[in-house]
Order: sequence, then C-alpha cells, then structure tokens
Amino acid sequence: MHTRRLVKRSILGSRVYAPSPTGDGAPVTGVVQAVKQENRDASAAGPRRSVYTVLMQDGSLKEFTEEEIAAGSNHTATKGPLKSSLKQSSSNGVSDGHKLDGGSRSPEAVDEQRPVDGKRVSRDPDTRSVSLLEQKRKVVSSSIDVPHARRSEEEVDMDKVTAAMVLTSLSTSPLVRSPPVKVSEGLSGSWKDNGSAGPFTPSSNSSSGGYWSWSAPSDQSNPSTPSPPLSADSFKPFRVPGVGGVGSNPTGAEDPSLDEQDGSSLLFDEPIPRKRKNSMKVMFKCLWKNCGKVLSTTAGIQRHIRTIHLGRNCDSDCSDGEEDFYYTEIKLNTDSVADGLSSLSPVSSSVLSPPPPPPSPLPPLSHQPDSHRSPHPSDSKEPHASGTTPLSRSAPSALYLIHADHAYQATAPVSIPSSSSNSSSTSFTPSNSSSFSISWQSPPVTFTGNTVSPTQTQGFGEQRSQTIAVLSSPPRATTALSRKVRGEGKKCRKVYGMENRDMWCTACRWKKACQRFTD
DNA sequence: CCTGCCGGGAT
DNA sequence: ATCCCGGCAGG
Repeated sequence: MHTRRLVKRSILGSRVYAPSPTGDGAPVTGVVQAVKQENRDASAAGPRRSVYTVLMQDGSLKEFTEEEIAAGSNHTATKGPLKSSLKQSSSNGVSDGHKLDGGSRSPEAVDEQRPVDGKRVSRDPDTRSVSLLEQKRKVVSSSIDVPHARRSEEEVDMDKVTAAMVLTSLSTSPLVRSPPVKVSEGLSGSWKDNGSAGPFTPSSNSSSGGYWSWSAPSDQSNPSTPSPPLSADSFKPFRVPGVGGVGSNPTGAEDPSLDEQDGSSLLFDEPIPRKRKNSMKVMFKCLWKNCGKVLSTTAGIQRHIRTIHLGRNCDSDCSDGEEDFYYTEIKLNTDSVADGLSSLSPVSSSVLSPPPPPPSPLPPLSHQPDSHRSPHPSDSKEPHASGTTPLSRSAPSALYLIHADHAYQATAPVSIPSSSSNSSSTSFTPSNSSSFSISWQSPPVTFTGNTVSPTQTQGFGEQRSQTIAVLSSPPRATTALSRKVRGEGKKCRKVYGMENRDMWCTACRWKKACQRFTD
C-alpha cells in the first residue's frame, strides 16, 4: 500500500543483508549507517545508484551498492531488502521496521538497532523495552507537534540515547522491583483518566474486600513493558476534569497546586518536558465500615457511597453532600505504590527496604526524585512540622498519605510500612527509633520506621521529609504546633452558611476544627 | 473586620 | 460524652 512511500524514506538504521566481506558467500547483516547518491546529477529518468555505508556485525563499516545488498538477501520480496526492511529514520518508521522484522526475519533480527551510537546494544530485556518505549514515544510526539521530518538524525538518536539512559536507570533503580506499574507515571495518569471517564466505574461490589480495587488498564499495554511516559502536556488535561468536574470537592483547591508544580525536567537534557514528576497519586477511599473501596475520583467515590451505602439512586444533583463524610482522600506515592500495595503490613518493612548498597553515596540520579510536592501551605496539614524535620529520619519509601478529610469517620488504624534508605536533614540525630505511634487528627496512625544511615541526599530526602512531615506530627514538636494552622479551604460555615447550621459537621458546630473540609 | 478553632465551661 | 462559647490568632 504505502510501499512507494516507504522507498522514499531514509533507510538509515535499517538492517540489511549484505554479502559477506570475506567473500564466503554467507550473507551477513548490518545496519545502514549512511547513504549517498552516486550520481547526483541523475535526471528524473535515470535510476540513481545509492551507496550504503553499512555497519557490519563485527563492527566494521562497509560500503555496498544497492544491488549488492539486495543480492545478499534471499528472502525478501522482489523489490529488494531495502524496501522491505526499511526503517524510516524518524518517528513512526521505527515501529514499522519493528513489525516487519518480527514478521519475517530471524529472531535476532528483531532486536532493534541503535544506528548512531555505533555500538549495538546487546539484546537484553532492558534494551528491548527501551526500544519499545522509544517507539511509542516517537509515535506520540509525532502525533502532536514535533515536526519529525525535519529532525536530524543526530537529534533523533540523542533522544533515543537519553531515553535509553533514563529507562535503564529506571529499571535498575532499587525501587523498581515489583510490578512494572510503578515505573510509569503515565500509567498512573491513566488511572486518573479511567477513573473519570473510562471503564473504571465504581462497581457495586467491593469484592476485593480490601483496599485497592482499581482495575488498572494494563491489559492494553504489555505488562512486562514499561509504558511510555506521557508527556506533561498530554498528561495534564487528564487530571483536571477528573477532579475539577466535581463541584465542591475538597481537593479542588489542591490539585491546581499540584499542577502548578512544574516538573522541571530532570531527565538530563530531554528536549521535551516529558514526564511529570508528580509521583503523588490521589485516591479516594470509602470509609464505610468493611468497605474500604478505593476510587480515583471524587465523583466515583461519591457515587459509590451514594448508591451503595446511602442507598440513593438519584444522580449527583440530588446529593446533599453527605457522601463527603464517608470517604477520605489518600495520597499515594506512586514511586512506591506497588510496595505499598504488595505489603500493607508493617512487618515487611525490612524486606522492603531498598537494596542499594551503602557504599554508594548517591543513588541512581535518574531515579526521579519525586520532588514536586509543594511547600504550599494549603497543601500540607502541618506546616510547622514541615519546617522542623525531626521525623525525617524515618522517611518511608512506601509512602501513602492519608489526607483525612473526614478523619473522624476513619475506622482502622493505618499503618505505614516504612523503609528508608536515606534521609536528608542534618538537624536530627540518628537514633534507632523503630516504631512509634502518633495521633494526628483522630485516627491513630501507627508508624513503623527503619532508621538507616543518615546519608544526605539532597532533593530526595528533602522531599521525603516534607512528605512525612505532612503525615505526622512528632510528639515532641507539640509546642510548635500548639495551634493548628488556619485552614484555607471552605468550611462548613462558609459552605452551608449560618442558616444551615445543622448541616455543618459537628466540629464546626462546636467551633472546633472542621473535619469535613480539611485542607 | 471575618473566620477558624483552641481552651475550657456547662450540662 | 456532648454541646456550647469566649477569645485568640491568621488573614
């Protein structure tokens, strides 16, 4: 169908068969590195001869004419190998090439070539997935605005290289040991997406009986392959409708701030701000007894509560806001979501603790420091604590935060398995604290932490400490947080007005700290 | 000023 | 325990 067009494309990077340089007749494979026209003055009539510089398997460079290469192959169609194995140099061509390879060539031909860095990367799984990732990414970017046709080969390959580096380091980073889900934030993005619009509807059965009953859309992406990171711009819109759509939901004020957090691109010199570093995922958990359903949108959880627990069938428009009482907001650190999921029990904290050997002072840099958590006052529950970091030593890596909107409804104690590899602040003295209990708002939170060496890692630990500060208030800091900081968000009084005082939460009625609209 | 909410009193 | 409110403090 498009064969004609394919021919026109550059074949750089294509795998071709060529006559063996030793002349023994056995065809060898190589990768086209360059092509030049032999007779540049060729008129439209005359066939032009091209000379291809091919990187052979043994690393040597050879030049072949088109005919030579064609002759070297005996299992391609009439038009010659170049045409069938063409890999268009940029963007979508990559996937095309891959498809073809997979179809007709020997298994080893499947592994992708990286044309410019010259050396072939061996076919280890990582490399493979890197290729896939690149491919997908290319597709994405080409479908957006990148004028792919104009990109030079070097640019393209720089992208590949950087992507490879990023992915490689991701896949080797200590945290990435369990499900591949957490590697990709893109996926977390799609949770959101699905939550608001997709198949991810709050079903009536809370069969899982447990906490995490989302259905990840992993069926469409190869589970063993990290899905491509969505570019920040494509990711952003997903969040907004999910949360913003619901009128007076408690997170309304918060998510914007998250969005503001510009992922100042730390992916080396990535040209595009590729991936929001936002590793915080907000979920909403039903607090109804024995339910514990977790959904990703307020709308979803509200509907769940309304229909399942409150037994109302009407739509959200006849809601009186009562659902708000029965769910809470949970922040998940998607970096470690899987850890948190796989082991909610504190027991395994030691098992969980990341393997990175102490000797290496700095962790793989590319492992995204999930900074981005804003110091925005409205975002943190205990700003005092965020200033003082007495707790930072026990910064958990498997970290999920209870945002506790309606804490007084909370039921079970929440235990946070913690395994920390580093901590930031110099202000504390490393002690051997292992477990303590803190009471913050109403629900008791049991926190078990492992103290590890106080190696300082800037961005990382800082962020962690901040996050943990949000989570808990250390017993000793009581003087500092004598008074809870004034809430920014709407409170019952504002929302319902004096005339509807009976709709306020009890705390508000009693002039206590509002428990419905915490912020 | 308004508003959130702590401390403490009344029941 | 529940309810209420004076008064402080942040905005």
